[in-house]
Amino acid sequence: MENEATVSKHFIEQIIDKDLAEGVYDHVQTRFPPEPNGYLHIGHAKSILLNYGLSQEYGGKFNLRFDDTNPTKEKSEFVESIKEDVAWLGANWEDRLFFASNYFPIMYECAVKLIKKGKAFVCDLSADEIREYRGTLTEPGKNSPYRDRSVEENLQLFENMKNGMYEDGAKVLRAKIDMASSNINMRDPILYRVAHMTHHNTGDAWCIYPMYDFAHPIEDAVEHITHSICTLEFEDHRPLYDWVVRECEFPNPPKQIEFAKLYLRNVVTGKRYIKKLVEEGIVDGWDDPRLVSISGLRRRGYTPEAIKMFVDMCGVSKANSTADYAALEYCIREDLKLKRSRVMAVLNPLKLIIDNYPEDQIEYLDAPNNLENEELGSRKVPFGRELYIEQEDFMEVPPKKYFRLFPGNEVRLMNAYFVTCTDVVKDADGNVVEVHCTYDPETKSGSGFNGRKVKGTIHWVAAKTALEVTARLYENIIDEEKGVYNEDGSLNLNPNSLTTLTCFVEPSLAEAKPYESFQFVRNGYFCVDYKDSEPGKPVFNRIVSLKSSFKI
RNA sequence: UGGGCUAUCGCCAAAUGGUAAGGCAACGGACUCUGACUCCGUCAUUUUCAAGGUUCGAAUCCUUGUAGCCCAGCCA
Repeated sequence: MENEATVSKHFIEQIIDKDLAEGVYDHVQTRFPPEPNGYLHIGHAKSILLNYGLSQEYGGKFNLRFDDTNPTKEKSEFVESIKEDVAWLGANWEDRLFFASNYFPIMYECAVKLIKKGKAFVCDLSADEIREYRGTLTEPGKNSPYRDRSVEENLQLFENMKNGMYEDGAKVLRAKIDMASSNINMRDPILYRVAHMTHHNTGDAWCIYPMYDFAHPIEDAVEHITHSICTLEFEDHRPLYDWVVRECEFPNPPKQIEFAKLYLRNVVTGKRYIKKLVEEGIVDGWDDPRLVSISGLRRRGYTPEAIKMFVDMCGVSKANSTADYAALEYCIREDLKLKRSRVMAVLNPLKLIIDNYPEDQIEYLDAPNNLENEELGSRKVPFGRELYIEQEDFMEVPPKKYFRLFPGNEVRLMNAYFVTCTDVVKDADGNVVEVHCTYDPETKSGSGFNGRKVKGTIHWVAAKTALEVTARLYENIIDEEKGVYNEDGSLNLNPNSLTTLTCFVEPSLAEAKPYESFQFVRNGYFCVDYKDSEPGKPVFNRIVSLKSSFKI
């Protein structure tokens, strides 16, 4: 699909090319550095696949590193889910699974080094005072009264901090840069804070924890990361990133490159909103198929290949942008098209009776699994006198250009025979409850019959042998008309985001296993749910519907 | 109105001074044992946020504006 000649390189690749050409680096090493404080979603997939993809493209290495420098927000249960999602997406970190918390000793040494160089000091100001001293966006800050402590005193105080001699918040270690900088991140940023708290990885070994701005460049440097790729909101932090690696005197320091996050139209990615949906039971956990969490997409039936295709399609740039959900849907259809068997499933059944077909006869007809991919072979589908067809495939009074079944019209039953509608049976309210037909044995599929043609082909399931299953049709959980949020800031939920149907499928689907997916002819792609399915009774989630150009 | 970043089709996005790629969406049409798929066609020239300027030539350079996003956590 990728045509090397026409696909141009994005700006990050150009930077890497230049660095390699100029000998700035002799290798490429990237990393995905999540904080284990929640679940990954489609936006993270872009970062994961971008970082991993770049490492592969340049014959380099890719690290998975948990940026766990703040024990107040992190849990080891998130570590496991993140590892699972990253692995599922195909980003292979091999033996390079790291934790920032394992670098705490190195970071401590770096801090000591800065103190000795007179580049860092212990500050006794309270959080509120620090905020006041920092100034505002338009006014410069002013120096902390503790800024000029001696190196010896700072060394002693910092050691005391480490040894637990101070309460949380009593003291911090700060970089000594410039309180008048127009970049607020450079106004003597905090490097270390005191937090008496048990860390998921280091337990109670530490009571001081490094801040992101200090920790991250060190993490990258010790892992010999070359290109530290992050999102746009960190652009203002880059001068500080560079300051840290320079003042800590790391040879061949990494460089930070920023790109725009991936947003999807009418989709909720905000953690606090998703958390609320989960807590209020509006969705079935973080892996609800309506969410664009990696686990939700996986449960819905999305494939890593489709997500990769989508991310590639969106491109990499620095312009804030919002992709259409339709592009994601295109990718999953495109990926599944040749991979999945096409089976017949009737979502909204209507009984069809073939009056001239033998009463108790069941015959097994050949049905190719995928006409465009012979490797998928074929299966036998039972056929009988009584069938279920889709309600929308019959109309008593058809509109113009309706090619399906209506009184007097002949259509093909897919993989079976031509049938002609002869009669209908209605209930007391006038609803059609049975359609009667006659069939022509000459027209059997595969017989080579071409005596006459029909315009329509409809799918069906033999009533006697049909398997009754649950199918869930998912729509976007956000009302697309009104946008993501209401005026009061609450989410704008779509009341029809989930439809549960009892429907009929070919009996062979009783064998379907969790995560196995199929194309239900004309109804879309469906995947067996891993949570709610029981042996022999699969529950299907609709991954995506098929496009249709016919509107009744 | 301090600093940083961004602006090319409805949505993404290329073009690196040489005459506006591509994909999604949309719309026509052909084909079809899925109204799917596939295929073929249309879809930025008083054109690249605006207005000026430089140049034989500008989305690209200069000037002045405009709009949007990010930054004042002891979060990441």
